[in-house]
Amino acid sequence: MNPDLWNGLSRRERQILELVVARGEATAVEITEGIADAPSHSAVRALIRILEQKGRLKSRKEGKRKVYAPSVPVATVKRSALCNLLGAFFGGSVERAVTALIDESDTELSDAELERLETMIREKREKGGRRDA
Amino acid sequence: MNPDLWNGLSRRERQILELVVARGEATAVEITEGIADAPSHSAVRALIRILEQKGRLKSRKEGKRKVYAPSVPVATVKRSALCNLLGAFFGGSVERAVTALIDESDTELSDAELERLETMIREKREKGGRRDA
DNA sequence: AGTGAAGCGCTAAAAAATTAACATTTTGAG
DNA sequence: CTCAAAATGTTAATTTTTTAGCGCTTCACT
Repeated sequence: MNPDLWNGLSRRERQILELVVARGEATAVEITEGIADAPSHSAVRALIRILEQKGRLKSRKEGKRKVYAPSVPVATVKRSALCNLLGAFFGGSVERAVTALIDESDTELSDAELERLETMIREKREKGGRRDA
Repeated sequence: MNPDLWNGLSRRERQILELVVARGEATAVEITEGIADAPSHSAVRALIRILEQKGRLKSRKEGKRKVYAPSVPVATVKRSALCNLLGAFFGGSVERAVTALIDESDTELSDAELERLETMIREKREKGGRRDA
């Protein structure tokens, strides 16, 4: 039901797609410069082309160069990645994952953030979650 | 500061470590059987050995066979994986990630779960988060 | 149009990952 | 003790990934 949109990619492929997803869109040069331990520019372009062939990136021409963007909706990719992690590490439990995120995160959350989260959850609950345990 | 405990692995390596992390520990046979599209048993064992060499799996002998377990604390691996995802998809924001998890998850959360989360966050907040935005 | 810079796609070689076959060790039963 | 079964370790070949080099196209400027 959930085709693996993330683990099906090779290391470099993921690295590149990750960057494009994070930025929303990017040119080949931006991608090369954005990757920490990037190989040659032409290697990066080769990967980009592979991702296009796999239907994971689309491109539009803008003047001389091409701008690449995820061809699968970002929200879908995110959900897929989250679900994978959930299955792998948290027994599929959203609760446990959220707990881990908030509790053991590197960066402490600010009061304001915690408050917004609290509100968000309360509203969600009042609007009606599942009734069963 | 956060050595990449997850993306540094190849596809199969991840697949195997994932399973071991999920179960806590597993024998070679269990791993082979647990992987959906598994290759030959001997291929799996080769991967296991690589993971041992990389210091990602440790083993103890139990009777005739060996039982493998993650050699890096599971909590650490989880945090590393979460941080990667955070950086890639949520601009490093825990808040956004939590929101996505709760909001757009495949499985609706139960009332009880939402309540527990709410309480957890409130306590965290009262104990004192950051003061700055 | 001519020219140079910047960009792209293609291809083939190099490196890494994946695989299966084979050899070795360990265990337990008779 | 000896043997067979089950498990592990090793190695070499195959496949996939990663890489750089090369030639063609496009654009901007004169």
